Amino acid sequence: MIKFHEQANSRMAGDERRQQIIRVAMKLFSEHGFSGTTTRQIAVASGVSEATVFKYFANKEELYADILDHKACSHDFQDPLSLVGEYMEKGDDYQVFYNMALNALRNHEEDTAFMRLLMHAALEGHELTRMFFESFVSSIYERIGNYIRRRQKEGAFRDVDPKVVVRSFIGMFVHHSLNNILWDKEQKLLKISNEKAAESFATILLDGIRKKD
Amino acid sequence: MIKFHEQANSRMAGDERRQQIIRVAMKLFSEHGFSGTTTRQIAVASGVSEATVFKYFANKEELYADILDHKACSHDFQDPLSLVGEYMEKGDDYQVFYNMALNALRNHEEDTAFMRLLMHAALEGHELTRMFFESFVSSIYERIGNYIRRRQKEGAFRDVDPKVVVRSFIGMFVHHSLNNILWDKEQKLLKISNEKAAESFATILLDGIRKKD
DNA sequence: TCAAAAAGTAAGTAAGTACTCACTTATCTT
DNA sequence: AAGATAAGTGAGTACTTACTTACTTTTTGA
Repeated sequence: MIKFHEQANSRMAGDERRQQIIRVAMKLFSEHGFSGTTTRQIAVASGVSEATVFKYFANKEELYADILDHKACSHDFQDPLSLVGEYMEKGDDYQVFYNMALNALRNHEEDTAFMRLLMHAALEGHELTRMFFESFVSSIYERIGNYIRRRQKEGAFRDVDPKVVVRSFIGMFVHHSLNNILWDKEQKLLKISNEKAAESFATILLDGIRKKD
Repeated sequence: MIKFHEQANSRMAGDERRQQIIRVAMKLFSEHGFSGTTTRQIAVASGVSEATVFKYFANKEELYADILDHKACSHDFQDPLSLVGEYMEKGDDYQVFYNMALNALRNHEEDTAFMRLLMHAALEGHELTRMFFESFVSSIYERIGNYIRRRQKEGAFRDVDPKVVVRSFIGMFVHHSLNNILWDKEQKLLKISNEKAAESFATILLDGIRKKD
């Protein structure tokens, strides 16, 4: 096991220390899960005593919840549709789906710790799962679903349940990320750039739902 | 927390008891992970003392490994391509992909405990992940990959990297299962039968990779 | 400058933890 | 019926866990 010290052993302002403990704990929880991480490990890795950890957080559960809240509410994890609005207006299907996938893949790659945290939380049945889902995922289903519905009315896409289309597409890139993060870290099965992956996924999906002439 | 007793408190044959403990522990590990499950819980749920658990398994780690081995090597978890061979020979693309997805979706639904165990093992970095991947997943990539390559040569599919196609398709149904098991158990976002899901996924994928005339 | 507020901790506690040992009880064989 | 064998356990051990208390050290602001 690798010990992980952030420097700055000197006295810190309360807020700073709090944030530092959160950062450290986040890393440890994402690696070992809730019950797999001890308050002792968190203290040591933060360079303080356990007593100090409990000065800032009433108990382990609260620390965990604070991390999840902090993460779920922060804008670290970007809305994958933020860069896609203009393409949706124009009806540029490829750019919509390509950028959605690329954006997501990049986020996942950058923030694997959060991905792992989400998985741990889901397995442990933590409330964050619901929060994250309701505030984040369902909004994507809605907005992309609406886009697909519109394009169907315009005669561009054939008549499939938009929700199934969204699930199919999200499945492609989320599963790809999970492969890279969890199951096939060395990418033995498939090594491919995010750009190429996004391109392939978008192309397959679009050809899969477009009307033929 | 729900207590879970298998009946039969009476004395059992050694093999039987061993199997029973494995079953019980499997359920608990799949729910709470390795470090989230105590040997005490396993003993109580099995209706024996902790000492008995340790009579059958040298330590907790060995019990865990035995479960994983047992599961990974058993044929509980069916090869999703077993029912698909004849369709591959005939070149019936739809039946190949439809049955592959349907078979997988049914397995996942029946054996959510194993799915959860796999996720826990992956997050914990357990060796099972590699075993399962190398013996199970990579064989699917190979066989389906070969099928796609053949159909490309026959001029039926356009020229995409077969591995990317496999990843896209597996992504669709694995992600769908993970949604149902982990993130959206009440299926608020998308409630759909396995048959309908398999049909949609297969159709989208195939139209996505078929050559247009 | 100096007291009050804030940061930090050594040294605990009580309840768990994985795991062991010496022992009892049931079943099987002859 | 009786000894051998196998199933099972009560009561521990040594250690870890989350969390507390009473205390010290540093910083701050009037």
